[in-house]
Amino acid sequence: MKKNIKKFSRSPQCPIRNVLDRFGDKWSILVILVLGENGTMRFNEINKTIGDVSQKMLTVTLRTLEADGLVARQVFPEIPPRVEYQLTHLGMSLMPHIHSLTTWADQNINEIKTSREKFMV
Amino acid sequence: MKKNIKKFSRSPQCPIRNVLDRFGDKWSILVILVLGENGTMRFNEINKTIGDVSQKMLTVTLRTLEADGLVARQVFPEIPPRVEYQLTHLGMSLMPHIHSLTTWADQNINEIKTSREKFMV
DNA sequence: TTATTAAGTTACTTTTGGTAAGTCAAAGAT
DNA sequence: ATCTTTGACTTACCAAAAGTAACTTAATAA
Repeated sequence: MKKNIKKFSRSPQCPIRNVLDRFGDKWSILVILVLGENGTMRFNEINKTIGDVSQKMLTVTLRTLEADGLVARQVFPEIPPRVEYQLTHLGMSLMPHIHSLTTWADQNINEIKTSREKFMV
Repeated sequence: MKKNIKKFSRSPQCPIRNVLDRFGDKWSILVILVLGENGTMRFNEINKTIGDVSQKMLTVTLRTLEADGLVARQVFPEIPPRVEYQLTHLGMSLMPHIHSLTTWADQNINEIKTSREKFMV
């Protein structure tokens, strides 16, 4: 009796890989979370809120999220420049699921930390 | 009137960053998903199921998940060796939340793809 | 005239991940 | 009796992703 294994190979046909590959970077989920919690924000505001993201990677991450239709970018023709970011409808629809992840994180971080310490020995 | 911005700086005190930082690598979420869907699996079985993960990174990812207490590793003293992996109770408790993400992915991949194409122009 | 400001970009360095070959010990093939 | 195969890794080396710090731009303030 052979196991019927569900595959998750990278391919244009696998929606899960399509999305996980995109979020499997260092900053995407966090940027969505920050915009979801705080609403409309300017570039430097996001930067300070996260604290340890580089300007370069914040730019790249926001552009990618914009391309995916998760984040809207509005440029005001002023000097010094002003650029505002916010979640689109699609981006907001992702929030509950990210929230569900962070709630789990809150509840289970202690068990994870304990496990990490034990493992080190 | 000043906005009251929720911060998500990296620090031992922020459980969300603690967990997101760990999953912000290329393979962790996918490996959990694969084990969650298929139950107990051997190393090469996981490797084939994903398809494009390198042996090296699968080893590293599994060790990290083991250290976090999300995955259990059982070695059978045979030759050639046999090593079985499965989610722990903690790992399984994460599954519904990952599932919630992948369901969203399934439902919204078309809108994302459309958006990506438009952005390229 | 010079400094400041916000949102970037660029050149360069470091970290993370991929590739391909090597290891180990027993069982099966030649 | 030696040679190959097997599964789960390591290791040395190479490529890709992310970090760092300096530079850009144009209006306003000092």
